[in-house]
Amino acid sequence: MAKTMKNNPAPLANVYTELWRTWGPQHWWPGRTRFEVIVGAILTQNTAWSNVEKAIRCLRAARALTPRRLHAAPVDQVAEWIRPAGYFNVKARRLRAFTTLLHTQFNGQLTRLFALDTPSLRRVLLSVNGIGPETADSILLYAAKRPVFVVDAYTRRILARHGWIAPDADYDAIAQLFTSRLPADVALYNEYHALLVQLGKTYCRPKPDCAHCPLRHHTPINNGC
DNA sequence: GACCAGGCACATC
DNA sequence: GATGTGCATGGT
Repeated sequence: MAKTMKNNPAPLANVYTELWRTWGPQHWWPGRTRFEVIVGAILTQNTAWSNVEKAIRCLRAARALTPRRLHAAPVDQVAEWIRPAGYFNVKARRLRAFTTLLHTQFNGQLTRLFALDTPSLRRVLLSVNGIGPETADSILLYAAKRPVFVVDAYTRRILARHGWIAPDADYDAIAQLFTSRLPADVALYNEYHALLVQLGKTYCRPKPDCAHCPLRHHTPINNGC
């Protein structure tokens, strides 16, 4: 708590309304299947989504976008398929780590993995090498449809610049900021996170464009944002 | 040519 | 526990 809230309680419901008024629905997560959402969540780590799309198209062209087929492919081959997404050797191993978990503990079936309750599912996901808090929560929210809030670099940057959190605030504390003030609603968390990314991409890059930010009249602002 | 992107693990201190 | 570093492509 002490490390998250610096100033006022963030009017998070009002912020959401403002973002929704500005951009409307974001239609996240852009994936055809639950497995594709999971693959995208790993591939988008520190990577622009446009590059991830190319990698996913390659996987689809190779007919490798199923747990069984991705697991059966040599890791080096997977790395070649996902090359456009960057960090391809690392991410190929991470995809393999996930499909290995799925096959060794859940008979290769997402349905069995997703039968776990949310805390257990999050623990299992976090036990996979290469799946950290944001990737796990993206999978929970966008693939498993659980009401968990995804905290990414944009979320942290936006909140820090508005003085609602310290720049080094703890991941889970930031997530709790949202979940404690908003109803546990999958559709709401889905749109909110996507809208924060849209806000971040448009106005809250490392070099911000605060003059046109939709929140400029709306919230306390720090650090020149 | 520099900067940035929907992170994470690991080494080092 | 905190901080630094490697991983890599592609758009602006």
